[in-house]
Amino acid sequence: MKNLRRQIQEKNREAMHEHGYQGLRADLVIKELGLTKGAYYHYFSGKQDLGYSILDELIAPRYLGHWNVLNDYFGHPIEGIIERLKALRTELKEEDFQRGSQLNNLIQEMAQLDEGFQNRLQRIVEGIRLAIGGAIERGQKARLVSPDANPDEISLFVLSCLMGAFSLAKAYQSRRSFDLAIEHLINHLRTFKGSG
Amino acid sequence: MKNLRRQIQEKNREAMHEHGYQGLRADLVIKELGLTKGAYYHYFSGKQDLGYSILDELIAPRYLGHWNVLNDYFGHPIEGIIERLKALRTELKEEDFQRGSQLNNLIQEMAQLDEGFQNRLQRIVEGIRLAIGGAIERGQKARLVSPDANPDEISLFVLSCLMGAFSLAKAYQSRRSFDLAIEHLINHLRTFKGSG
DNA sequence: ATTTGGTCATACTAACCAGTATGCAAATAA
DNA sequence: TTATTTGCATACTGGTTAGTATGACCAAAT
Repeated sequence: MKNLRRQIQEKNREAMHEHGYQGLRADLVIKELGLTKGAYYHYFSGKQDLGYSILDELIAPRYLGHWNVLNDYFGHPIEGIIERLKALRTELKEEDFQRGSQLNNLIQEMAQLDEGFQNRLQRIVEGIRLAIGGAIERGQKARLVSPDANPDEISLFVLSCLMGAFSLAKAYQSRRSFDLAIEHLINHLRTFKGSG
Repeated sequence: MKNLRRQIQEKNREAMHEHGYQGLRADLVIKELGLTKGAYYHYFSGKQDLGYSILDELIAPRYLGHWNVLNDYFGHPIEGIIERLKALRTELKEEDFQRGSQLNNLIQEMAQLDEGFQNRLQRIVEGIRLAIGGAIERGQKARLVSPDANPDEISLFVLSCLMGAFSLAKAYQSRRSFDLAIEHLINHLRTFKGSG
């Protein structure tokens, strides 16, 4: 089979989602692919290199891809954000909530332990905030969003609620609390509609 | 020195806050206390037992203690919740935000990996929600809080924002984003004041 | 045809780490 | 006093883990 490097990354990303980075046993994952350490150390210089590459090539594009959809959204920017939140609810299955947000998980586990992780995680967070904040700013220019709403503050708050909702869903091992928290957030977001 | 058991728990709690449960090296922590494995395995049957006891005897009381203050609060219940949020900002130092909320950290790391952890973490979360939800309910009975506010939903939302704020502060390795998110949450909470 | 470089497998190592077995001095009980 | 339990220390074990050293196969280049 081709693209072995990518296969190794994918399988290890899944294992990282399950056990965390520190709990990841890369050589064990390799075996599940029918490979040996030769392949692993051929494509990656070590566990850290593998971890960084998974963040750069798999996780960051996935998160940024989801939120950069806002840049091509033509409806009301607030509704665009709401639509992205709702998309999460339809795309994610029960088990996804039990495992939590991979971004959130890695932040909790690695941000203070490894600078390379912290830089990458912060960059993803800022990318998402830029997408959300940008939508709000465009909404203000089009007089669709209250002018005294602070795009930076709201993007921070939205992401904050979202991550917390993932945390709680994981604590309960159930998506129910996620749905409720997001519902509340959506109602809150609609209060920013109108030109004030 | 006396109370060796508690000392072992305290030092391991700190290490767990720094490296996570999986990253915790209990025997190494013991050495830093000038002890050996004899003491460790005398007081605890193993790493899991130690972890559970830290949750039960140190972490849960700390979190529940903070929020159960609401039960003895005599002012406006919403302001009571806000006061508890502000107390976090004054009590916690920059390094606390860099390490994140220990509750949040453990949820992300352990909730889906160990049922004992999950049960304990969920119980803490529910305890906090009970304290917040109870305050709101009392506020409604005293006609100080809008009657169509759902105590269960709001307690969920508050905790959600709070945990997310910790996550983001950890991602940025800075308390600034925490302060901003909590500020926004406080403003949102005040909208529930009044009997509607 | 020979060399070279890319792609892996096999086998080994050194460190680590949770846990156990044993011992022993001091406190407590009989 | 003697016996027993408590509170640790010391030394060992077995399994795991990240990483290395080496070599074989194959395709492309020379």
